[in-house]
Amino acid sequence: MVLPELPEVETVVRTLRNILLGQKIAGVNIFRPEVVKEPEAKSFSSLLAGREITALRRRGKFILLSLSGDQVLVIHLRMTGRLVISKKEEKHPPHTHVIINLDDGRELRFIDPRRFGRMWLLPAAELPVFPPLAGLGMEPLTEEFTVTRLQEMLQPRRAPVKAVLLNQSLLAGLGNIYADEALHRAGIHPARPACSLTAGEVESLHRAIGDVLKEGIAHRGTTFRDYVDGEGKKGGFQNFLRVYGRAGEPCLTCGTPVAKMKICGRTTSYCPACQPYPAN
DNA sequence: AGTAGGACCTGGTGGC
DNA sequence: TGCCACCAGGTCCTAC
Repeated sequence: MVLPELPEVETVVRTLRNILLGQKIAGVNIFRPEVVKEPEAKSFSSLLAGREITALRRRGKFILLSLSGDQVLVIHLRMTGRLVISKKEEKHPPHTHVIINLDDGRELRFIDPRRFGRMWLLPAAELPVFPPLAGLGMEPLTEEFTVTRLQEMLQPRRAPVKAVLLNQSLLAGLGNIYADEALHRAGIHPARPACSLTAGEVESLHRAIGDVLKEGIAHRGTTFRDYVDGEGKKGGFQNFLRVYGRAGEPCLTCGTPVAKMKICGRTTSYCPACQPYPAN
């Protein structure tokens, strides 16, 4: 499985872009209507039919498919959602909730065991005020994400720095894995109040966030167990994780056993030696 | 306003 | 072996 954060969603978008650009939607089958948030399932299907896919992009952890006729299909994979291209004649795997039939005989299948994932279809003109997207914060891999902007984000908040990093309305795309990895690389204890970071630490954290995300993308994301992307390939970044999922194992930097704690309800892995909590 | 915690969900895991 | 409680976590919602 995969926990789709920015690098995983980016990988899915890049993979699907080659296949989907220029394709026409022949029809839609919805097996689990609750997956389609809006409009209601029947309108969703009829509005999609006949449209051409003209662009694919990512915003935070959202996938956006631009369609002819100025419509946009927005998809969020949440925890266990997957988008897979298959031939029509291939049997549907379990938990296939929506199928978008393409005019080349293939299908774009939305598969999601836990059924947290969602999709929306809306006019492109409404995108700027569409709440889930309009509320998103900075894109960490664009030039708007500067050390200064990170500093401005952290400085007024007493919440744990990790909680701030996970807040999508401030920074869009980090999830539990990459937040833990970035904090470890920056040598910052995840429970530190965001406002307590020194200028040097903010700079390290800024660099670490960029590095882990770029490396994640370079390795096609992080894969646990049997996840594959739209082309049936696995990600490889799980082999480079330094703390996430490694509680009790030695820190790869110093050998100290990786520790585990809960922060804002999330399991958090960190190295007590590399990421000390400074006494004050 | 900012923060905390529960709800949503199911597959995998570990304990007995 | 079989059963079951528990855990995983992104986002929304409610409560303080």
